[in-house]
Amino acid sequence: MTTIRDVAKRAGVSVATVSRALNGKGYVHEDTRKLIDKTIKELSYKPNEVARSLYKKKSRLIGLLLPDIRNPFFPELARGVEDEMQEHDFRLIIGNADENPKKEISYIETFKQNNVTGVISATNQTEMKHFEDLSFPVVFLDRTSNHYPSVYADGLAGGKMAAREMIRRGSKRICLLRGPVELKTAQDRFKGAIDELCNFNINFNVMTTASFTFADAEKAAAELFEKFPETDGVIASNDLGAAAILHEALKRGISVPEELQIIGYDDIPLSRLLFPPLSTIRQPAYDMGREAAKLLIQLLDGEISEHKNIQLPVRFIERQTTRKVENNG
Amino acid sequence: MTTIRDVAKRAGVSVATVSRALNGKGYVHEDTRKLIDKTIKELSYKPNEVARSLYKKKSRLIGLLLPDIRNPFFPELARGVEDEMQEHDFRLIIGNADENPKKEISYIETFKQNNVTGVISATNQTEMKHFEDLSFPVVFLDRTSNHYPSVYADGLAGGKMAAREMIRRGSKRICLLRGPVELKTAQDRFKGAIDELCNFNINFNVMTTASFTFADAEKAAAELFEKFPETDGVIASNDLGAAAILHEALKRGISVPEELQIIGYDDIPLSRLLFPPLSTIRQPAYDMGREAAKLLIQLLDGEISEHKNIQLPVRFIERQTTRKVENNG
DNA sequence: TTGAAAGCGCTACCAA
DNA sequence: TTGGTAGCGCTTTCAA
Repeated sequence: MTTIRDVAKRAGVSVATVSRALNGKGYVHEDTRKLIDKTIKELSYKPNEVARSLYKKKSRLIGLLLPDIRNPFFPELARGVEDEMQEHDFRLIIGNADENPKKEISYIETFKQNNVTGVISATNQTEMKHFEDLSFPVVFLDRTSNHYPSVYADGLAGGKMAAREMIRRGSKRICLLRGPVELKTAQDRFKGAIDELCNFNINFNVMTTASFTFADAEKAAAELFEKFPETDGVIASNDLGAAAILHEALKRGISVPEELQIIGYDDIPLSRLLFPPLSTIRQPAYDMGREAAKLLIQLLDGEISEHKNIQLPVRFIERQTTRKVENNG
Repeated sequence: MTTIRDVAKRAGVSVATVSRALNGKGYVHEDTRKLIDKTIKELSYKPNEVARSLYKKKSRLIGLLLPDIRNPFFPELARGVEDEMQEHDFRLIIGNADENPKKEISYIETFKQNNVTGVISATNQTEMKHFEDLSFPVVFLDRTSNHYPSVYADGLAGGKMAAREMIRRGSKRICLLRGPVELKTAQDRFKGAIDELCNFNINFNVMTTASFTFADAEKAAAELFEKFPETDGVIASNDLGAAAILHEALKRGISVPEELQIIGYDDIPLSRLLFPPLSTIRQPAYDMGREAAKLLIQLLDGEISEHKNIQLPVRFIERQTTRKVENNG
């Protein structure tokens, strides 16, 4: 292993000078700098980040906390965060909390112990107190917050949008899939849809799903058709749920979108691979990830003092689980 | 921030003693140990992993290199690794190489610089030389290797199995989706299928997909039906590809499985949500992840000296993109 | 059974 | 413009 001392010795200078050259701060004579650069190349020296981190109490590591890596929405988010961070020379420790507060807390501990420079959290289970008194900034992603900077999509508008498109396309007996009650984002879109449905005096039923996992989605889908067989439109809480509904409908010989319209939420990559391809409310997951990363970096650079919340717009992606309408207004 | 010195001072002992108590090595009087434990609790002291890592040149961090976090197969793998590692008190740095050798190398660098204890790599793009001369053990996952320990599923058998089931169910004009040529695992299953097809003297065509991404899968699907419209059976290189084929077939009004049978590969969670649910060759992704983690831990504990390769079995999951057969033999 | 002290590789202060 | 050195928090000799 090559250390800064090896470089110093070989270049015939002190470690202090090498360090200055390395970090581009403090005076270093042009010639000395060149010599040092050359030596570093020859030795293919790479500074030890652990030693740096010990001294500075900051690493080039960012913690990313995800609620469930198996839900395709989150890898998308992660990619956005990763790409932006990469450009700023930060690396990610991804913690998969698995919707389990214990795991989540243990990851926060890991982040602390490894001197991460900042954390982005997309989890929702944990009490806020675990995020207090941290020595690094935290940005919440896919989650609103009054006390912390956050990046999220406009759930209320998304819910309204889904309801409106459903109504415009003629569904009368609508069923709403309600996501986990503890999930603020899920409840926002749910409320948005209800608002709109009420405005239009449309009847609706509600099915609550316990979680956003594949298994719960399937269960809810089967139940829905038992409980509310007259349903002619489903507004799902996410695309996984919508996929399960679509699956169940086709299995029961219900034609989509003729007899039953379905609108999903998220627009995960698989949605267009379904058949018929899923109409859905698109959340810009990748962009949300990138924005969260940008926000964190601004925080680190001290460019922002207050708690900034960034709300990104959602939009309706018309595919084929909804019927066509002539007029676009 | 509480340090070991704070604990020592408060307990009225030296840092050396606290350290010994902490690590359970060397002599510490029972009473002293109790006192120290109590003090640690009172101060809720947590050792600084960075300082430890600097001295020992080893952290509690494991690097996990993934080729594409958006392909649902890999999060599944990751979960297996994560769960096993968690139980042994290791944490994961997940690097998403994005099928890009540059990124991959940069992550390997990050792993080195952060003193990871070991690395599990599920990537395939990079020349082996980047994995040589590393100061920590590397286990390959979803990839065979002669020179490194590895965990993978039996691709040859999987390919054969897919072909056999296809033949038994009466498809005569089969088209094989061939995954990326540089991917050994993809080629194994491909070869397995061809072997079997040849044994049975069945004709087949081949479509090569450039990558395992959603976009390439869609492109290949569209092309397949243009080039080989007479196809009555598709053996896909993975479930994403199979989903794209299924989608395209239904779009063209081809009935599945009556006119066209499809067999996927992987058994990712979404496969059963498709309609009709996808028949596929299941790779035990989660278990593969766990096995790789176990293998790495054994390596770290010095329990294994040689290069051990673990091959896991695959199996046919009969769902509804294949026709029923009476006899099971 | 305990403690003093060296040192892991680096940065930053201060003096030269 | 450069170098000596203290110190980041920890572990591990070695001596007491």
